[in-house]
Amino acid sequence: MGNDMAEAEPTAKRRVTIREVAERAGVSMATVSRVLSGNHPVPASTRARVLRASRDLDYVANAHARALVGGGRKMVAVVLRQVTSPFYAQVAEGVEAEAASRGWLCLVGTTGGDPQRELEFVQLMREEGARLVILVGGVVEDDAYRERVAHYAQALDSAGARLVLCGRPAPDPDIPALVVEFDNEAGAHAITGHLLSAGHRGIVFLGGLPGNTALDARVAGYRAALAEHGLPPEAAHVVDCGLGRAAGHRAMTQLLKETPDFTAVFAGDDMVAAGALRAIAEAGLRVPDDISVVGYNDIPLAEDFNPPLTTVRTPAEELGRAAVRIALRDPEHAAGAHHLLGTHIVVRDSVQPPPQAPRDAAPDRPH
Amino acid sequence: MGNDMAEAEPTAKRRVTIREVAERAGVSMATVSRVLSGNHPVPASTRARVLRASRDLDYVANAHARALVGGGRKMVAVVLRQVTSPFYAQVAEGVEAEAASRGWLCLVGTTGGDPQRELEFVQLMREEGARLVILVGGVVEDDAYRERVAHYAQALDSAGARLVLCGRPAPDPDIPALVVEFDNEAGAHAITGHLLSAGHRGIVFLGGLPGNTALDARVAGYRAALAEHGLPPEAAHVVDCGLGRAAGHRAMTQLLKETPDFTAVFAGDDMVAAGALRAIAEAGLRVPDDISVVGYNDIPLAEDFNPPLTTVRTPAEELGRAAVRIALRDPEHAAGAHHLLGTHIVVRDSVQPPPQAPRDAAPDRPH
DNA sequence: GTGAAAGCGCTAACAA
DNA sequence: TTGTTAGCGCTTTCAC
Repeated sequence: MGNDMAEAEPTAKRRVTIREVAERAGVSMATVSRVLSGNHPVPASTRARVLRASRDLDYVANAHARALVGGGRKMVAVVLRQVTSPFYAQVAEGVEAEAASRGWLCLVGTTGGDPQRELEFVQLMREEGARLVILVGGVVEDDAYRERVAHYAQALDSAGARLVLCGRPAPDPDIPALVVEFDNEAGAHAITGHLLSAGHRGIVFLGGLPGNTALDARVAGYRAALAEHGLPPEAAHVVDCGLGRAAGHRAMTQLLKETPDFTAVFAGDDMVAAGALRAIAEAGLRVPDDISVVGYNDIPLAEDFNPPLTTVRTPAEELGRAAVRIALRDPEHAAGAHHLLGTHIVVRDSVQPPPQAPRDAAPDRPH
Repeated sequence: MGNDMAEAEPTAKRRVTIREVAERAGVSMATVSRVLSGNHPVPASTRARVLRASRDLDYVANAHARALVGGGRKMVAVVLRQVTSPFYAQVAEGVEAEAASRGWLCLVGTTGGDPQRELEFVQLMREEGARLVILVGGVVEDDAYRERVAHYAQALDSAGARLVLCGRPAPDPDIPALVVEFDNEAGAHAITGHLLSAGHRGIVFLGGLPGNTALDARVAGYRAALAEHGLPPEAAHVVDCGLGRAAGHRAMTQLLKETPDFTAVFAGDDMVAAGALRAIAEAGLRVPDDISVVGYNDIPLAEDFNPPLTTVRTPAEELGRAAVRIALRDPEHAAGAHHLLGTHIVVRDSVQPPPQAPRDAAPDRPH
């Protein structure tokens, strides 16, 4: 059916352009552009011919040429440490969903936690003309960070783009960046309270990462809750092992060997909790009978841990959605704004009152 | 230091162009282009001045303009159902890593399993000039699918781009597409054999998805293993509940109520296994004492299930890396090629010989 | 070594 | 209603 294209010389790896469509339809390029954009009145008959030609040739517009003259495609970029982290993946999904629902293209980049790659990616997004750049995840807030972010913000802003900091602080309230994050301190406070209410007094925080804003806030919430229950500052025991399943496993193994005087663990996030749970099981101890464990984030599989994990639910997808929604809703007003999203505890089976008798420091592992 | 920029008129939301850099450096645009591209000899003194100006102005090239005249940025696009699936996320991470290591930009798009969105995304990638498009994940192979993919392949190819099918079949070996996938049948065969060797004879496959190529292959491997052990075809019991944790939970709950005559479950993937494990626990039964369970994919958290899951390891990240490596390695030769990646069993604690006495159909749930 | 000029594919005035 | 024209920001001959 009408594929006289076969006669045409082999278009050796060249995209078909608007000019070819115009020729085939017997109209000018401008007319083709008009029917394709659909923002200009064109009689149905011409319109049909153009559409027909475009379809026959399987024409797709060159987005770059279009971007050059028009404003460019509406594009949002999310930058994460890694997509394989369940929490980050959910945030990305939220951004993607909200962006897609508005007809925006979403690009996700990963840095592996390397500031250099982050910088390169932001640079890339500037080149590509992203209108919205969302940086996700806690960071250590040092001078280098502050300088970097100030630069991003200024550069993006002067190009008419917007910067959103998701779960990380703005170095300065005057900077043209929007921050959206969870109330880490409140969440940590609440879950620590949950442990305290169950009767625990020896609670260790596993997964500190000094300088990291998200973790520092959780530690602060933890300390505050301890203090409120009348415990002395020394009651706080923070293990700075960082995040990740492996770190949690390693630190917990060590802790069990060296420090017998605790009955509960507050893991910095659910992945740390997973590692801790595993280490406890390997040591022949049971959760929650011997030790109670709580996590943070409520990743989708937290319910499948052994035992199902009591944790703090941080609606990650909503965080992503909120980031783009707020940034797009009120562009001018958004700059410099700070939005705190709430969290709540999800009670499952990993917490119980502490056992009566203290356990041995390093019990024999059943074989 | 040297920020006489402050004197310049406010560049009201306009990106700085190469012309401004040229003016500031007192050279022509061509010269700026040359030093920035670095592919043309330029005296060190001029070079320094240009670099200086470029830095002062915080210039970044307009990628669209560049793409228009040059070949455009090397960009690979991965298309997945969703990033929050641990398996897909790992594949994406592999693609991203391999692409980044070669200086390619990686864009990930999600479809939610909707062919329409898939089509739109591929179209978008054509517009953006992606040089490599990777479609990931099994599909139901119907006529619509075959037609769609044939179209993608032809369109991409005629624009000089490449199409990779990851874990899904090429509708026709002559099509200019590369397929890279795991040997699902072999993996399923092996793990079914593992269950059979443990003494199980009543093994149900949970998570069939008729028409889906990946699942069909696993079912085929399952049936083949059964047959090899001398079991009649009726011994196969496939529950077509589809994938996902929720589906697995629902189907398993139902199965426990209605069908008491099985001792092991082969879940279509680890998420289904998670749901099944949960359902079994809710029914007051124990794994592996009462029922053995195996999964598929070995997602990172499979080890943290209750009990740790015996499953088939499909190196997802390697799948992603292989896809780009193969596609980029031997462009001409790659078209039409079919690469099968191997898998292996990971033995953990969810399999044990079947119990002696048959269990009740629907034991009382402990409350 | 460096500048002038052409043109990538497209859209948006401006004419007709 | 439709065509002609002038760029968008950049790279790349081709002269000088």
